[in-house]
Amino acid sequence: MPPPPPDASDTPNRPPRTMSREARRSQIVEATIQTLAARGFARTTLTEVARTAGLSHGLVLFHFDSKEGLLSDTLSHLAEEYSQNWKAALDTAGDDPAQQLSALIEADFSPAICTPARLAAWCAFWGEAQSRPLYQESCGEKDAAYNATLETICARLNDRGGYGGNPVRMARILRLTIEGAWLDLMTMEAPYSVEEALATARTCAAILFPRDFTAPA
Amino acid sequence: MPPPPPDASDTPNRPPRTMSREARRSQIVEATIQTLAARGFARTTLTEVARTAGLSHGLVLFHFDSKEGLLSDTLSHLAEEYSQNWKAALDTAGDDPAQQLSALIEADFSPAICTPARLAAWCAFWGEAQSRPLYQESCGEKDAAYNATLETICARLNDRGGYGGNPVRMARILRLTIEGAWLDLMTMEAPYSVEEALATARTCAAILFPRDFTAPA
Amino acid sequence: MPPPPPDASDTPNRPPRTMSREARRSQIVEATIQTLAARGFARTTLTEVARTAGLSHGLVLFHFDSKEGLLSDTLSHLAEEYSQNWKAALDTAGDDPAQQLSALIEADFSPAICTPARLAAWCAFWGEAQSRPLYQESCGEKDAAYNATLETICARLNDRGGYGGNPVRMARILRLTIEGAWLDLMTMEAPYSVEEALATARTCAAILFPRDFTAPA
Amino acid sequence: MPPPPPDASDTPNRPPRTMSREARRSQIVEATIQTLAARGFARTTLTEVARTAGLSHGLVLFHFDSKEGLLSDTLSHLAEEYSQNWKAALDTAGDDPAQQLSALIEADFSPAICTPARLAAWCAFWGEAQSRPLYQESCGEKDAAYNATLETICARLNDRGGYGGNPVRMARILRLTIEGAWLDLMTMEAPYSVEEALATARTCAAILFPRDFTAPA
DNA sequence: GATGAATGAGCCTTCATTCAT
DNA sequence: GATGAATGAAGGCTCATTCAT
Repeated sequence: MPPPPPDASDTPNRPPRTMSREARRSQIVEATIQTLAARGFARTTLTEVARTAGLSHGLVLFHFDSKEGLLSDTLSHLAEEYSQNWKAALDTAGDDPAQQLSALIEADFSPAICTPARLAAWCAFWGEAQSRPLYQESCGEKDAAYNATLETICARLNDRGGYGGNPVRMARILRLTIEGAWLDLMTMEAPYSVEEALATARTCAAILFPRDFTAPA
Repeated sequence: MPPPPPDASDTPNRPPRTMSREARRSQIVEATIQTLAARGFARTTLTEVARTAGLSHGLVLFHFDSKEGLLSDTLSHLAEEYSQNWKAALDTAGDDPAQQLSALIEADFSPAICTPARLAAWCAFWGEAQSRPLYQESCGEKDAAYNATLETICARLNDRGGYGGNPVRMARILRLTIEGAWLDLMTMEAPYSVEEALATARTCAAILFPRDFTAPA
Repeated sequence: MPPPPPDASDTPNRPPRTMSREARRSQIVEATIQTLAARGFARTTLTEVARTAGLSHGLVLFHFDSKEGLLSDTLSHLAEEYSQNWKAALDTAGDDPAQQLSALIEADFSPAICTPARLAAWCAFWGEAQSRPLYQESCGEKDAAYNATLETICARLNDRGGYGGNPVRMARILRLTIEGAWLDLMTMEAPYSVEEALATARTCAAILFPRDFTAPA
Repeated sequence: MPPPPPDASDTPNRPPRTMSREARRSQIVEATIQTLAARGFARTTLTEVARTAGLSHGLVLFHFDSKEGLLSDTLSHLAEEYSQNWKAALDTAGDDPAQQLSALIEADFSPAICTPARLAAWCAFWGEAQSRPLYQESCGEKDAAYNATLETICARLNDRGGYGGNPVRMARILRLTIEGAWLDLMTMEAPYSVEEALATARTCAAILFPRDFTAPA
């Protein structure tokens, strides 16, 4: 299930007995995400991570020194992945703020990011007070950059479209709708589809900026 | 730690040695909320709950047969409290859907509900919701009732105000904005105030139903 | 299931709220026997004894001071009951050693003594090393008296019948066959009946003293 | 308590830090037998087993997944040891039923089997047999095989020697005398010697089959 | 007498971490 | 690099015992 590590140039089917340092770490981080998703934060153990990765118990700590280090690196990995995803989407959107916002929304629900396992892993980190300083360390800066980008886009749309709202609150409502839809997908008993989540986010954009967006059917 | 001598006149600000069953249970549930808030789900232990309540850990298990039972009852308590709060607000709002929505929003940020400890406790449960049936058991039904109420209000506002949106998505955007603001208050490094959270929710209402609500300054 | 306490002169159906000291103690001892039988020594708890007796937790310790005291008294009760049973049987047997032996054997399998619950309780005490000093205290003397009686009977039968065996070993074989049959009834997966156990003991007597006893069919 | 420095030349009479899986398991099972003997079933704790083995309690559960598993394996070990002992004795006895019976009796009191610790451990398991399926699972089949062997021998002796008894009861009397003697060695205040126990069993054989056995002095 | 709340010692078990191989 | 035995701290839970009512 986990994708092959980025720089693995070995047998594609089975992890070789010795892998490059980075490849092993990626493999273990991926196993950690799977485990967080399957068992939650509280019941994620190193033994389970190792079993999921198909590795021995001791090897995980050989690469990550401590459980806290592993979780921290896993969170950083998720944050980096998320960050690269929306930045890449932004790059392809050109200079038009409407197209930029559209690209951002779509990126947040893209199949690379909006995986059940990744959603669940994010949820696990959010819920755990213990991980809050850890979260700020790994994600604070990146979250701030995302917010700033979103607020800039909203401000530019306001300027251009003559909307009168507070761009900070407009950006916040957009972000909360997107994040909240993620949470819904995790916590509801019979959650709606990713497509419906995306449609909800687009509806939110259409309500905020009616001259630039249209609510989907 | 030994109990005071039998003829000691009880200091009033110290819990008596024996309390009624329900009073003790409430006390312990409250201590559980505090502990969840302070240490998160994963590091919430019976010993810590007992210490917070100023009781022996044995007594916690005397009143709640297991840790799982304690957490389940705590979540039910939170859910019940939340439910009663918005229903009471709704009752005082009369039949006008705009006033009803206003009351619902206000209720969700009222001082009785929107406590740091309670927010954090909810967060802790959300984070584990994926891997444990606990959350759905205690909250699934109540969450559905809240959603249904919100959707009905949105539909009535649509009918009355001539708004064209999908009431399900409008209700969802409102709910996610409210819930998300709660999450922000927990996870941000320097979160905005509860007043700003409330203003954001009201802004959301104003954007959805501009003829019935005005965005706060 | 437990027989009414010996000196209870109250309502026969339900134990009254206050009973005489001895009646309460008997009731609790009987509940202890039932519990030992149902759950074994290791899992016999005061709570379970109290529940079996239909009494509150604390009352058991009010009457017996400690768990050890309760178990000790229970064992003494069993020993006394056993002792009185075979002595009474012996009294009715007259002076003939063959009839005495016959009476002893029959007494050990009589319905008053050879109850499933009582067998299981004896087994529980035998198996528990912890209870060995306790066992000696309660039963050592009585066991010795039983042995002495049995040896005397065997010696008299030898004298009278011209058997050549060692009376100590003959008595021992008889006793072990009886005791062992009890153990069989407890530990075998599909044990034989009490009648077969009795027949086995009589067969043993017939082999030891062929001129005085005949093996049953 | 910290392990000796890495370059310390290992004292030979101290168990090495790492042993083969099977060797460790055997060591722990042996410690369990000692502990059962010393403290009985109810007070046998993993901590005590570990202390007896000179190991950490965590290691016991590393090799046996639970206390129940440890006890079950210990009982199986005892049963297997016992079974192999009498079967080996039987193999060396040739085809003569008298010599076979003699070998069986002797085997049951051989120094390898009739150890104080082993007797006490058996006792502990018997005492709990009632309330746990543990015993039947581990020993039911092996006990049945022993019984069948003994009954066959008795039947062959009857055929050959013209004895008229019921071979099932004769085998039972023999077995109960042997087992009962074991119990005596455990429960009596001043028990007789193993030699006297063996003599008693032989006396029993001599009484059952007087033409093939002679009672010892 | 009787009840049941309350305590705390001690149990089994989990699990992060260390370390010899 | 990699494995897995070994350790020990800490957690949930049971239960004998105490004690206020």
